Amino acid sequence: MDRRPVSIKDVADRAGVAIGTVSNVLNHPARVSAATRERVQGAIDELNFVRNDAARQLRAGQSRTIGLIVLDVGNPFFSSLARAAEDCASENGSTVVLGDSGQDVVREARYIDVFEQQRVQGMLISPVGDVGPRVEALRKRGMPVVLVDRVDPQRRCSSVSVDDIAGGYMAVRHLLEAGRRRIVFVGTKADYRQVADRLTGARQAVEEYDDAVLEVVEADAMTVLAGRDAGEEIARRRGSGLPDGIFCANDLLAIGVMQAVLLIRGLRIPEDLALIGYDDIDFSASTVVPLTTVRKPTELMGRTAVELLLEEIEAPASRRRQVIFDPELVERGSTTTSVRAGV
Amino acid sequence: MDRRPVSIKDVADRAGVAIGTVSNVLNHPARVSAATRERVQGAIDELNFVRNDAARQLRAGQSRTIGLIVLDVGNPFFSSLARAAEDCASENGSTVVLGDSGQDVVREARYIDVFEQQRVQGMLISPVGDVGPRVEALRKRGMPVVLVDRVDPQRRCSSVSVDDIAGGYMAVRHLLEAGRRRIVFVGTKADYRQVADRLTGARQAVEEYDDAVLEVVEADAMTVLAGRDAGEEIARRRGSGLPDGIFCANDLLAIGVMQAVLLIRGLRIPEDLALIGYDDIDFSASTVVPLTTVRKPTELMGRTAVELLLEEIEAPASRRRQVIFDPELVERGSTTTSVRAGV
DNA sequence: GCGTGTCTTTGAATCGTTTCAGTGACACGT
DNA sequence: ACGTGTCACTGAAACGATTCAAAGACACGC
Repeated sequence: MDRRPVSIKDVADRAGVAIGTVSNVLNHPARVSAATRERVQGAIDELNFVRNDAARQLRAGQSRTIGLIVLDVGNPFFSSLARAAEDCASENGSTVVLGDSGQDVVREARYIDVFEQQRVQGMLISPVGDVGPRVEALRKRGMPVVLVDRVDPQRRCSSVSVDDIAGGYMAVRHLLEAGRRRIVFVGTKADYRQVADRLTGARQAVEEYDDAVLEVVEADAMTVLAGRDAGEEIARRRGSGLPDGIFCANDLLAIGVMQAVLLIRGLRIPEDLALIGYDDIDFSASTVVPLTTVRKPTELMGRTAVELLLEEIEAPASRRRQVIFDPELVERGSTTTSVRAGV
Repeated sequence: MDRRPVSIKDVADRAGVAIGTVSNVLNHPARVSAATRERVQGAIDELNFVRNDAARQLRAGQSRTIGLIVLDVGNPFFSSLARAAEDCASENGSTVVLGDSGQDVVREARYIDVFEQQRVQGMLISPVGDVGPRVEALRKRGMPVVLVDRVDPQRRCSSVSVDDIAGGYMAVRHLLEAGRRRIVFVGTKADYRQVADRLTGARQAVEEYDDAVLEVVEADAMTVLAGRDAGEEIARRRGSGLPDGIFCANDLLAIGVMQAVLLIRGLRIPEDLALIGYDDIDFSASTVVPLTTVRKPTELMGRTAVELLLEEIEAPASRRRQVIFDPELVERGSTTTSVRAGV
């Protein structure tokens, strides 16, 4: 019904005080006497006053908002990272607004522009492709930026990321400790750095055991279907050609491999063949044999990203930090018969 | 390096014009001569001027931003709806900012407050629990609101939603047309309206066939595990107790049923047993036998929601509209041997 | 009665933009 | 030469909040 929104002046008139007093009630209640405070609060309630953030921000010169740009909100990694970031920000009196670039440089650029015009306190960006020029331009204008899931090669801004070499090492080490020696790594041609890192880690683990061998089976894509193709080929093997442990570069591949191995040849998992994936997607706990996998510490990454950003906002001259987390092993039934807890 | 951000005044000084002229270059380029326009543009580029959205908004009284609050960004339904909404909004010169309530009333309230303080043009809300009071308060202050995936019982605001009764009908009708007559519906006790609606639709379809029967099997939850339990019970049946078609209230249940049916008894899908789910989650195309399912027209819903909102923004007095979409059937291998296209 | 200090309240300046009435400049027709 | 119109540009008001110096009220001690 109200045609134009209620301003602080309307509240002041209603309560019979100066606008400065209303502002004090909102921002420094202690400075105002109890009687006045109540009267002003009453006027605010009666009029349904909602503070105009644009005006506040204009005057204050800074907002209480953090921009977060992710590659894909549909990806559980990013959605739970976003949630953790929101929690951490709200504990610090800020709000996170989310932009989904959908791996599209144009959309990414649009969100960066919008956030900059909105004068967000800072941005958390999981960048598409080349980070360099765009982020540098932002930094030149004094906008704090923290990279997520990617490191700035030039160390110009702080970042949080995961050590995939360590992850690959953990996965294969786990297979080896379970007594497996004929290990297969299933992954795409190492076009992604992440796949390459996981393989590197796998190699390091195998080298620690004299009697262990690692074979690489190439998949066409990082999908269930590609995993099933790879799995079928492997499942058909006889004798010593058949591995006793498989490490897949992600969970989708592992699920495909599991489907093939169980159905084509009726092998038992983990007795005949131990299987481990990577990422811990939602579905991995619900496969026929629950999938052991390696998980990024998502919540921790989200919180840390916000903390690094707030640090930089408060002390713009402080040194940039590259925080690299180790992933964690999630043991389920596909590698061990006795699992601690099935989720 | 720059300590305080560049303002329109700095640009004006640099270009040797009045600030009004700079504003015209930005907002009404046609009013400015080509020579001046270039000079101003040059100054903008040299100084890296970025427009202050707070000041613009304060003066203009309205932003170019739409707030979208979803129950769970991790849910593919919402993430693709969000993407469609963003696309539609950007075609109309607006930007969508996303808030994730995580099914939490407190977080939902916080986002509503933040968005209202930011004076967004309007909000799209997929509400947690009771819509009434909160939305009514918003509307009283003149804030346009469109509900997503839920109808306002009092028809106070526009909404986009899906007809789950029609969806349930389509699913079972599809089974019946494939010659199945002993149908089982797997779902939770009808606490969710959505589950109840799907069952209602299923009943309607069965009633059209004299020789068809519908049995309801209750699951403990809408999860893969609960589906597996239900599936095991069903798979152990002999003779006429064994259905030839199963409709699950969502895809997770269907996946669990599939796991049980294939492994426990080694039944063939779809020959012995046709199976259909609901939602078309990502994984449904990658199950051992690709899952036939029912999908909400997500993109259409996102675009329509934005259109309804823009309509209301432009004509606040216009009539509210409840748009209800029919879902669509996605045929895959779990119901028919010859599938058009396997995704 | 007067200076001092504390507590509350006031009112004006300010942030960076948009908008709009007004000022020149210049061309054109009469 | 003069009115009329068009076009490009100017300068100040306005948006709604925060902030801060200053004023007012009051009590207290001397």
